[in-house]
Amino acid sequence: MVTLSEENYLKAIYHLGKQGSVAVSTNAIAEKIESKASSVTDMIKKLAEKDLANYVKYQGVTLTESGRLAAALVVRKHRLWEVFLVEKLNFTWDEVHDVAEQLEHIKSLKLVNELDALLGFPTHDPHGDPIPDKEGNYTLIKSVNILEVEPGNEGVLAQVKDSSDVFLRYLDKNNLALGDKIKVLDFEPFDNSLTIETSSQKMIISNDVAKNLYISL
Amino acid sequence: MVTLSEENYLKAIYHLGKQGSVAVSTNAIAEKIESKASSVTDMIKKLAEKDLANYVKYQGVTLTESGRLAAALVVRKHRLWEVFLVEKLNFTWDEVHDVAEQLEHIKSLKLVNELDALLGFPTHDPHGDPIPDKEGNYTLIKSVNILEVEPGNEGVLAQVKDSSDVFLRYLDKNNLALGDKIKVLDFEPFDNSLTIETSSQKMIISNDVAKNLYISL
DNA sequence: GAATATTTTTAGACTTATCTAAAAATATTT
DNA sequence: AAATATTTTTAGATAAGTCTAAAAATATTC
Ligand SMILES: [Mn+2]
Ligand SMILES: [Mn+2]
Ligand SMILES: [Mn+2]
Ligand SMILES: [Mn+2]
Repeated sequence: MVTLSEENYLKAIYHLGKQGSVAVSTNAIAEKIESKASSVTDMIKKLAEKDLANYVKYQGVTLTESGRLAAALVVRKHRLWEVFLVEKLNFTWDEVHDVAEQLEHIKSLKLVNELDALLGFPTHDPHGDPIPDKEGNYTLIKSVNILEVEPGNEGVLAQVKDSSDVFLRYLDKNNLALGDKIKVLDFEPFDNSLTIETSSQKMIISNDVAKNLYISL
Repeated sequence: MVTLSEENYLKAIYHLGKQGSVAVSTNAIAEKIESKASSVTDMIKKLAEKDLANYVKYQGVTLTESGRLAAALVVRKHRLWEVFLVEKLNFTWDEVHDVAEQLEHIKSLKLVNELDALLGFPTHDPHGDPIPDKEGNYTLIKSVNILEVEPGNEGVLAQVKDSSDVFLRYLDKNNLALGDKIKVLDFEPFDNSLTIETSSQKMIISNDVAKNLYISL
């Protein structure tokens, strides 16, 4: 049995070290999970004890195969619930994350898989993040950060990296949504901002905003 | 903030003392919740501290108005989730209870009320139990235990009191479902069993089974 | 109504998950 | 390579929720 708290740590390691394959530092986990390094050390030991993590003192932590699968299942549930909330319960994309944080810990394989079917086996959540399948696999859609796009080129907004409600409401306010066609017009070296053009407008976005926008070409 | 554990105690008191208005004993709660009397005493004190329960040492416990509302909300969520699992996710009525035990603790008023709407504002769960509204109110359908029906009379199976999977699968196996028309033919004093007749069959049910069947006339 | 049985509460211990402060190990700078 | 800074671990404390065993209160029986 994996506790709620253990699931949160597994998820953090999974997200910080590309599916848990790259060693993640104690401090990085503490920051992600908003706890203290000492708490992280304790929990990592417990995960290692349960064969969910590989841990060498002072060397950081990776996930074992069963840890990776457990983490992927949590992520799968999180993202499926987010789709459910938007598609079936009229939530907006900035309202779903906190509720999904709770729902991702519900234990019932039948529930997850029936939910998946009800939603028509979606491949991405409302923020453009991929939904792992039962085996924890997903196919990456090739998307690049908008800052790496040469001025003059265009693509489709495929993913937003920050899922906080403030950021998502900023996008709503400025009529930017997943699927929108975006053309990069100009990069401004002074403040690293970007001028972009959508079908409805031309606008300047700050570097902080641009860092979180990923487009597929 | 009401914790998961507090919610479970509130629900137990609510169920044991008709919506928490009748004083419930420490031992009764302990048995319902499968814990020990000493644990119950501790928790009751905490509920009283938070003004969710009225507690007088050695005199049992009732719910305050806010306690009653909190308990009713948990019951509302439990039963709405059960309807969801059956209606939308192909669960059978014997599979829903344990998952609903988890889902009932998810905190989001929007979620509950949107779920209610998605399901078409159901009034009863898959076991015939009434679903409280936002204010914690529900209208009782008049149903009586089948043992109190005079032989010769008939009614419709409206509610089953035991929601355990073993009991529900017994009913499935014997083709008894909510909504079925049942006629009481004979009461057998030797073992307090009952002979009943449905549209498809005549059968004898034990007293243990009969105690859990409620019909509306 | 006194003796006995049952229920309830208290006292103290344990587990999980967290924290602060100090010690130990590793990394960085000079 | 020493000195210094940073990161990580350990040690000990705390809070929530639970338990066992003993004490206190209430209920039942004779
Ligand atoms: Mn999310
Ligand atoms: Mn979580
Ligand atoms: Mn139930
Ligand atoms: Mn519960």
